[in-house]
Amino acid sequence: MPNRIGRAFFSRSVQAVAPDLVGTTLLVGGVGGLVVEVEAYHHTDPAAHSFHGPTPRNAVMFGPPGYAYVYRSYGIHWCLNFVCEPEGSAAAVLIRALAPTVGLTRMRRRRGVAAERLLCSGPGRLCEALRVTGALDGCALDEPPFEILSRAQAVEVVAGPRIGITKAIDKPWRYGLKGSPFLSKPLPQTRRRRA
DNA sequence: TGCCCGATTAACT
DNA sequence: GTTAATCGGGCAA
Repeated sequence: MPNRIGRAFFSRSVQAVAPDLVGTTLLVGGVGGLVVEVEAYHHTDPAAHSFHGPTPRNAVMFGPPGYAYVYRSYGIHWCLNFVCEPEGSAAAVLIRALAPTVGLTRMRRRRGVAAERLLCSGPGRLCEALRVTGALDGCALDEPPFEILSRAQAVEVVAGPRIGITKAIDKPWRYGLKGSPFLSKPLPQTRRRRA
């Protein structure tokens, strides 16, 4: 049986935590699914929000690991991150996609779409489906409404370049569940050959 | 103070 | 392939 993941899990480097998160189950208020895609960010990384130092928005990133950093993207969507490493590293893992398993009806209602593939395949979509908003910024990941369960079985993780950024695009810090149809975009190893 | 841009998505052409 | 929706931060003036 999967166990609930504790706060200590997050006090390692983002490069270690991010691939380990693939295959775990994320629930918010009892709704969610299997984590299939994440990205790692660190304050030494020009693409990270914490790169230019603390601000009111990214303050949680500079705090202790094991907490949620939620921010608004493009003024419209919410994005969910898990703060990692010892306090002050300002490192976090962006949750980019889930394979929905629990609460499908609620997710469809919140998202306004029926297709399972479109419920949680993308950072903004997953937050809408799980009802993650700025209200959860700074909340502990080992307390309600969050629930993160360890892998039920071994998984194959694939790494590739991150998505939607313009800086440090060469860093292969995106991790995904190999072959999952719920990835927001295919990873290099799973991409189909172009015609 | 004002202007530009971004870890996005969906609805266009 | 392009564009609008629209918020917070960085940077120039």
